[in-house]
Amino acid sequence: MSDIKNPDRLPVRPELDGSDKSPDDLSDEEIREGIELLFYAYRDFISDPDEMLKEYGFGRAHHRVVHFVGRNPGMTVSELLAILRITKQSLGRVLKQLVEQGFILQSSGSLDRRQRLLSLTDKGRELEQSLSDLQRKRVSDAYRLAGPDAIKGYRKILEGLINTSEREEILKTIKKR
Amino acid sequence: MSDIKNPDRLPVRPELDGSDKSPDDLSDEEIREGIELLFYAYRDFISDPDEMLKEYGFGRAHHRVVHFVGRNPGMTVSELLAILRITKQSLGRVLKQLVEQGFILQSSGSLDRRQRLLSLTDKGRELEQSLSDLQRKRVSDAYRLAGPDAIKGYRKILEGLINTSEREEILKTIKKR
DNA sequence: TTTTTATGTCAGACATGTTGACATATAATG
DNA sequence: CATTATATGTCAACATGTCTGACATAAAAA
Repeated sequence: MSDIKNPDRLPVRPELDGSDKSPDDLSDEEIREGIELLFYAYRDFISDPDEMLKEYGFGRAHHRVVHFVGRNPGMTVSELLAILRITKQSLGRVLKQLVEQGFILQSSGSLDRRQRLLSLTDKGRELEQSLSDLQRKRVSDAYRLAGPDAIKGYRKILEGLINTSEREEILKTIKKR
Repeated sequence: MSDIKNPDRLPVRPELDGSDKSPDDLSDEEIREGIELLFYAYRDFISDPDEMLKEYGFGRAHHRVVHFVGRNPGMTVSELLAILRITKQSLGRVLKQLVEQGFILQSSGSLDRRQRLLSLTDKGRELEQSLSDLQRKRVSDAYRLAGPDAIKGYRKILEGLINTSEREEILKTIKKR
């Protein structure tokens, strides 16, 4: 145990490390607040479906799979791997469970029969719906509260946070209409 | 690997489940795009410090601890637990390492001597800085690209995503100036 | 004095991620 | 056709970060 007399108190003062620029420039403080906001928002956002998942014996990985397959019916395993950024072994485990328990359907590609095209069964669609219920409500409420202009800004910034190298491709994948 | 050939597959047709409402109402599609955007943005956002952490033998948990202690010097273990939403056993492991290796300092509270007030050492501050370097650059670039109005919208929506019960308190914690 | 609180610790379990190796079917290429 | 590359699956071992449950200590609060 390092034992040193308590240095500072709770509320804290900022570290002035010389990042404060002219009034309309971006301050380090402003950036850091944006970072923390993202942390808290995401923390609460993903907390919604967790309890429901437990009832199925599933985890967040299952939720992600069900979500993206639901959004992109007919997608290949490779595509899903690229989105999730995990190894095929990791995906394999959850995918196997979801297929065996009848939430996801695999079918051979017609052009390339090595591929396994993924889609939700009716049961899978139900699961996806109920898992995303609270999340959709949360986002919907935040959207309504903040108004259309805020929504635009929110989207713009989030888009800007995505790796530039993949941004365009991802945006194409996101937008369905 | 991220670029697969079959061009007929990727874009994918949406399921028209009759959720499109009047023009200025929030469509289910709009909500779902907001959800995916959050996923991708967060995914890339947290990917930044990962490599650097490996060099220290640390993980994301360490980063979160160093971040929040850096932002809130003198905070108690309880406060940190509430923010991270993990158990004291989970926190215990990473905190122990960070203290033993001289990144974080613990000191007894002066009012309540049961408390262990947490703060960064110089070494810890350095670590925090270099870990958040890329993240701050990422947010900074996105902010600059999108402009001041978008920043306002971004913040408004993220604030709205935080649990209402804790929103006010969290916002107080975030804002240091 | 007794109870509650803040913190720490041990032990065991589970979910999810990793590497590495290898297998199979199919497509693509020389 | 023979060879090579690709898409996928699987086995095994291991790391990390989470959890629950039990128990301990010191100090504050009642």
